[in-house]
Amino acid sequence: MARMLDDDELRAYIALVAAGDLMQRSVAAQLSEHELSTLQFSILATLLAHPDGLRMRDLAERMVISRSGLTYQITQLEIRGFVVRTASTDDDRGVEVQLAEPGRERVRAAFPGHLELVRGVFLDVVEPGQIAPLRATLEQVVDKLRARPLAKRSVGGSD
Amino acid sequence: MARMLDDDELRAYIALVAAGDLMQRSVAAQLSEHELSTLQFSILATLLAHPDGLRMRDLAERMVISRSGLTYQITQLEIRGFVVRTASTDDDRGVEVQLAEPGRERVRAAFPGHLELVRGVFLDVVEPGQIAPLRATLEQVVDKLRARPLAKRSVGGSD
DNA sequence: CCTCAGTTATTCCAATTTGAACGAAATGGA
DNA sequence: TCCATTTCGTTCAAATTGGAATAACTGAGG
Repeated sequence: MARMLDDDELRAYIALVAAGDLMQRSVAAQLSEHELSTLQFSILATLLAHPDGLRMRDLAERMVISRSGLTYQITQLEIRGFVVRTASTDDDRGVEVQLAEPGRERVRAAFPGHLELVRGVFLDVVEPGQIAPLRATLEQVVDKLRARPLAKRSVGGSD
Repeated sequence: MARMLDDDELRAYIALVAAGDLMQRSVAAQLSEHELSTLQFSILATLLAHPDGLRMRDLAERMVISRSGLTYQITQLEIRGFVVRTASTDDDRGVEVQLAEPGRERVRAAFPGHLELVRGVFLDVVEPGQIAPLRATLEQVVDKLRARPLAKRSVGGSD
């Protein structure tokens, strides 16, 4: 089990992790000009697409972060007036989060530069014809990773 | 400036970030079985390839983390007996880090599972013939990102 | 030898993030 | 209805991370 990786394989793996990491950092640097972290930008952008608001639970799931982590971020965003918390109408435990006007303005202000960066470092680098196959490949990897219970090995665990 | 992204482009970008992030998390989960973070694993693996040890400064640069962050991690690893700090011979300010035997054993124990995971979620998912072009594309993106001064835009800065 | 700028590693502090624990509320079965 | 189980959002403690400040050291010139 676990044959050694050949050079292409190893480099492909390293490049994938590095590309994701560097992309993340570049985006973070760009968004910092608007005083937003990548997570905050994702939250605001998601809320922008959901004018009716989202439950904390659903938002945490979409962002793939813990609920406590979301509580922290929403608190920060609320302090800055970017979002508003509202009690759920049907479920008294629930909390709905909505984008407030300042938050809408902020995310709109950040979007153009964000797109420009993504285009400059990624889309314009890849041959136009390569985008679709690349996307397909990456999505396969994502699906595969999502299917995994995060590398938990209940079977045959040689723990 | 900043035309809108079409569907393939947007999905490719999202998939890249998601793939990198999920890969990172999966690797983290797998390595946690050996009580190592991905950063710690990278540090130990790097030291494994440098039997003579490395300067703190050089190691921080390779890991692409701050020096204070490296100080913290090396302290943790030293407490656990995985690495050893030694004063530089030529520069009294310098500190060399070397892999200790327990660290060597630990990283060796973690490697097979690591390779297996990478193979399972990434390399075996991608068509064999797609590996090389994928690697090439990703490396182009990495190069492009590395060349950037982290998205600093001195021009037009309305700060 | 002394001074001054530059470098190195560390310490300190603020910001994030997660998991566990918690209180409140919903849900299902007897 | 009553009680056990789940779910929801928050609070708390612990770990990690980067940036600023700091102490020690190097090298070049006086």
